[in-house]
Amino acid sequence: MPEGPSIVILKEAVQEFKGRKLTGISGNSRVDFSMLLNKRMTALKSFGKNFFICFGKTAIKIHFMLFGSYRVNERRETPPRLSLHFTNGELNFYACSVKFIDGDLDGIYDWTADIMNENWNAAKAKKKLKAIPKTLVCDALLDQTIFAGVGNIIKNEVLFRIKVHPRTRVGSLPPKKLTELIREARQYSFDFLEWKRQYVLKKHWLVHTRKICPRDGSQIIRKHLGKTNRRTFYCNACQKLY
DNA sequence: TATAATGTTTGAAC
DNA sequence: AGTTCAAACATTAT
Repeated sequence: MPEGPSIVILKEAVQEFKGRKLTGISGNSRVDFSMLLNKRMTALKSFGKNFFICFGKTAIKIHFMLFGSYRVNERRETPPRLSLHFTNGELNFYACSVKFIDGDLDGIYDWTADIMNENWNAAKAKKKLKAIPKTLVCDALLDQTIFAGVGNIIKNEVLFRIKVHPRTRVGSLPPKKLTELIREARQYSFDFLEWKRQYVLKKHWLVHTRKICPRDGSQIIRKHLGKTNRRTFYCNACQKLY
């Protein structure tokens, strides 16, 4: 469920509840949300992999981690972490991290760091990357303070697209490649969004979980790399180590 | 059935 | 004091 584009899809899927009154709250979360009862939901927002259900200057923050899921006007068999009832339906969340945010989100989050946000700022990302030259590109792409919303699939696909070896250090990238990395992180995320909407995401994966390189037919390598130690798929032949 | 997977936080250990 | 790292959490398909 996690990466940024999937959260955008969720946001769109629950628009019908915007402006509606919260008439019921339940679930096995230990966080007390009773103060939100009978309040009107004012906005739905996302930052990277975080999803926010806003009630004025307060909000419920949902993060799906690896296994989280949700249902709109439907229920799974397992008990929900959080169930929100509105005047026109219900929204159920499972196996996710749930928190209460007190305060204006604009004061907490820099929306321009969100890869899916209309105000995404590539120049800021470049500046942040230049400050961490020793970091491996495979780790840098997963840094949520730089590329909020980028996850492991996007990481692997972006590096393949721009033909850069995951073990390359940020500071070793030629300027053109650095620019390309940032551009493709956003571009692929939007391609991901479209493919996910059409239920055809997996078939468009070029390296992620693949065995053979679609460019040159060589064996795709699968290793856990970097400080993040996430599984990384790459082609040694066509992805260059700078 | 055991394993691994679209992730992050926490707190111990160094 | 700053960093690094394993553990914890949680679900489901293969």
